[in-house]
Amino acid sequence: MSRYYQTTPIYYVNDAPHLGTAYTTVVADALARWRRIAGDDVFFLTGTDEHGQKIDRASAAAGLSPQEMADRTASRFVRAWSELGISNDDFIRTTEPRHHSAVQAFLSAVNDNGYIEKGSYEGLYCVSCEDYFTEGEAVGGNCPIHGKPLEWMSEENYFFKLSLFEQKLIDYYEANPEFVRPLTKRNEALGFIRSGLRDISITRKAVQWGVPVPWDPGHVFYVWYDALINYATAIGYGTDQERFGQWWPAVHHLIGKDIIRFHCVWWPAMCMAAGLEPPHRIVVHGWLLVGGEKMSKTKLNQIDPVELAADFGADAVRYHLLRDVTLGSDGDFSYEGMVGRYNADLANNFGNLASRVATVVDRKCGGVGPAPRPDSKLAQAATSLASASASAWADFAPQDALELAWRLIREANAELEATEPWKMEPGAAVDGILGDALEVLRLVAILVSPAMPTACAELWRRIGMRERLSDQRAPEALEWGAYTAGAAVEKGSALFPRRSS
RNA sequence: GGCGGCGUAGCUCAGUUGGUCAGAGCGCACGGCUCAUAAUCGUGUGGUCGUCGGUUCGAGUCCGACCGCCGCUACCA
Repeated sequence: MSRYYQTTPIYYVNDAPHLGTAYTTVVADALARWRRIAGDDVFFLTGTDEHGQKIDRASAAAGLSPQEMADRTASRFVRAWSELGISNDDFIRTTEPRHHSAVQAFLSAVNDNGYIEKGSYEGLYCVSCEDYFTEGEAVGGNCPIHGKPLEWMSEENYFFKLSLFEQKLIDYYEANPEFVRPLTKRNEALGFIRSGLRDISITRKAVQWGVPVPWDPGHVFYVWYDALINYATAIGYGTDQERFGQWWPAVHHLIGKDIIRFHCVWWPAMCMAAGLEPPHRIVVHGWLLVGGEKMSKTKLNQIDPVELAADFGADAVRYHLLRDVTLGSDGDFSYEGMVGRYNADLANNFGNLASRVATVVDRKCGGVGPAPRPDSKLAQAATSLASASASAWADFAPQDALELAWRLIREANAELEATEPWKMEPGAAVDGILGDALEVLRLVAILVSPAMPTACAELWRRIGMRERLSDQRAPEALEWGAYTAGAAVEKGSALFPRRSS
């Protein structure tokens, strides 16, 4: 059994979850769910990033302590993921004691290895913002927020000697072509590394809301350095090295394209500096756009995933995100697209197939599911499509995995049209046809369950499967013929009621 | 400016190393069916594969130029 450790970024608690963060989390969840089916020992982590100046200020403005503010927002994430059926094994928060311990242990190791040195950070500083800006951000030498002149300031802090890892990173990338996916993002990260790496400051003195530097308590770690280490914390870094060793480096990070540098450059270098293997794989996804634009508070185009799930059902939202966004590319969300996909794929194809099969089984087979035929016309297509779908899941291509499952659904619908069992007298011929159709539903339920766990479990129950869907293991469970005949088939209400709008 | 990517049917997109590669789904049109959630099945519509050259027996598929769009070019998470 191999181990598979799936992570999402930890979400910053300055904002409630929106459809963009939900997209990331749903994709990670589906990937993790597939790996469980594939028989891997899976650990799936998500959580929240709670330190830093922004939280410090926002909480003060709201009349709360930073911790109160973090508690409040973190609970919204927990609830949202619950509503969306996210199967995370742990939820890490960077303000937890275990994380403070891990950060201090991790960076002490980096320090002991000689990769941290004291220096001074210099840059353009806005007194009103109490923050630094790059020259690119400055507008005519003025603060882009306040419009006031920026001052050249310097601050004593600690630097991570990132520059020493330039060649090591290049070597690692070249030795592991699949390290970052898709390829274009890998090239982007590698190009950045090749252009030359500078040391980076990793502590802040002006900010107090963070993890103190163990050897110099007047400083706290810069929030990004603290945040990345969550991936190590959750599997026992610094507290349970044996457990850590079981899961590291079998980690698969799913991230958005906006945080490539932190994950694809800083983080592997940090791991090397701490004496660890770099992460096994980083999968980069694009942005979920609305009307072609990025979701943002100011554009008022943010979509609440909890509301959307309340409207369409969590499974349908998950399906749409996984099916209509090519992992790695930007996707565009629209209400019309959501409805269109729902009706076409879920109500008309999938749900209706389940419905018509159940009805004919009821009329022609006394409501008892018959056995599929080993030599069914559908067997060959089912075997190859199921196999291809499984491969797509394993290859981080949910959109392909689902498309292939739907091809199987279409095959089954077409076969029913061709044979018209509803016109036949009860008997072996009808039994065979419907046994085949039920077998297709069984296979589809497995293949689609990472995307729609609740609906697939319900279908699984309705067709009379006795074992639990969650206990199915690919590839054995995807072999043709495992439908357990003789059980009552239940029609039930529509799995996905068709929508008019 | 530098590096990288993209531009294929109305829409969303597939198209390994050049030779059934001109495709899928949706949409639309026509026909069949009526078991099913007015669902389904079949047939068809539809593209000079961004433009112009080049290499080749043969190019969405390689090379060059050009047009249009986009990403990255570091310490905001």
